[in-house]
Formats: sequence, structure tokens, C-alpha cells
Amino acid sequence: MHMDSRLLWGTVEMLILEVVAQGPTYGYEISQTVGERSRGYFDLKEGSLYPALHRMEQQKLLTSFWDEVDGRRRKYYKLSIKGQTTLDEKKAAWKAFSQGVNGVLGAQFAG
Amino acid sequence: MHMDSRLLWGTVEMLILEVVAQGPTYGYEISQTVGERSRGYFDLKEGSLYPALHRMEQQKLLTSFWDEVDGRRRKYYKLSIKGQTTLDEKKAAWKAFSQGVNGVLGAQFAG
DNA sequence: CCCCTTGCCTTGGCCGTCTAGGTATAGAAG
DNA sequence: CTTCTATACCTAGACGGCCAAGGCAAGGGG
Repeated sequence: MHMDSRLLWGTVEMLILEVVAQGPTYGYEISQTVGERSRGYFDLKEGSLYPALHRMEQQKLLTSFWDEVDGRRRKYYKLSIKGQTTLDEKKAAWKAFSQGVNGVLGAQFAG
Repeated sequence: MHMDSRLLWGTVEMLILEVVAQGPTYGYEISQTVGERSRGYFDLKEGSLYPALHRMEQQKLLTSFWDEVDGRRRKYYKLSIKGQTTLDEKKAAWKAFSQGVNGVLGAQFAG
């Protein structure tokens, strides 16, 4: 099949990339933002979040730098060019996937 | 989190249930139907399809009977009441999930 | 006879997610 | 002072659905 079969698992990465695309942010805040923007639907677990961040940094989709605010160390992430490209691809893949599902369901799930 | 975290993996089961809900059908045909209705996007692999069918039959979401057409043995599946309920739940979960994703993306992906 | 299509099945690996745990600081509550 | 919560990072190991790749069998066209 022409779809990325790992798309389903990869949704988390897309969500993280999307949030980071809005501007430099860090793990804890990403988790909060994803929760808020999905109206509480998503609750990114640390066991998914941090491994994903590390994975994506290794793949050079993200770059990172440490900062300290109010005595708290934060690891900030920034989107790379490659990360932006990947995000665009993942969004296109998500669109195709959801259209595929809705096609089978014969439904119109308009956001 | 309140969502079924296995929802992403479970999409395949929802698609199968939806097709079977249209009337008794068998594995090979389900695979074809899903492919057609998603405009070629999905191509259900046998390694996903048959285990899923067996799983769902064991969970009593589906009942089955063998039939022979043109010398070909086919294992037909029928949706049970429980299967219909599960399908409804999965569709609702899918709607919530896709709305959650689209909420984070800030997009309107109207099928 | 060979190959493609139809039609069913299973084994074993992959790998993202989650559970559950750890570390550490700041501030509020007791 | 101690305890609890929120903030903030991390990891090891289990889990389990998906897929690649294989097997079996029958029909029909070349």
C-alpha cells in the first residue's frame, strides 16, 4: 500500500511537530498544549513523549537547547527545516488517511 | 487518558466491522471492498485481516459460516448485536480522535 | 504445464505506546 | 520541618497490532 503503515502510531510525532512549529517549546509544555488544543482528548504520556522527542532530535527534525527559568531546567526544542518538511508530509498523510477512513465509513466527519 | 489508546491500531477492526455491517461477506471480499471504498488507499494485508477476523469472532463481534461458490470455500462473517454496538462505539471514538487531531492541527479536514 | 486469481491460514519480527519507576527543584499546606 | 503538589526531565520493560513472508488449495487462461 502506498500509505505509511506506521502513520497511526506516528500521529503523536505529528502532533508534537505541529506544536513545536508554533515556536520553541519544551516537553512538559508540549504535553499541556496538545491536551488543551484537543480539548482534553489527548494526554501525552511521558513514556511516549520523551522517546518521541529524542527520536526526532536524532533524526534531526528537531534541535534542542537547555534553558533555566525560575530554577527549573527545561530542554527547549526547535523545528528544523527537515522537521517542517516532515510535518508537512505527515499532515498530508493524515489527511489522506482520514479521508480513506471516512470513505470506508461513508461518513462526513467535518472537524 | 480517557481515550482508548489502542484506537489507532484498532482502525482496521472498525473498517472490517463497517464492511460486514453492510451484509454477510468474507475475508477476501472485505479486503477488496475496503480498498475500493477508500479509493485504493487501504490495502488490507492478510496478516492483519485474518487475525483481526479471528479476534473479533472470538470476541463474538462476528459470527461465521462456511459456504462454497464455484468450488471455492469462503468463510462468511455476519455482524452480531455486540458487533454493531462495538462498531458504533468505534465510530464515535474515531470521530473524537480525528477531531482531537484536527484540533491540534488547527485544521478543517472535511472528508 | 505454468501462472494468475481467488481464498484461507500462520509464524516471527518490528516498534511505538504505556506502565511504572526514578531524579530533582519550588512553593504551598500541614 | 515535613509532606504534598506541580513542574520538569528521563528510562526499562512489557504489550500487542501490523506486516512481510511463507504455506495450502482450486479454478481458468495462455
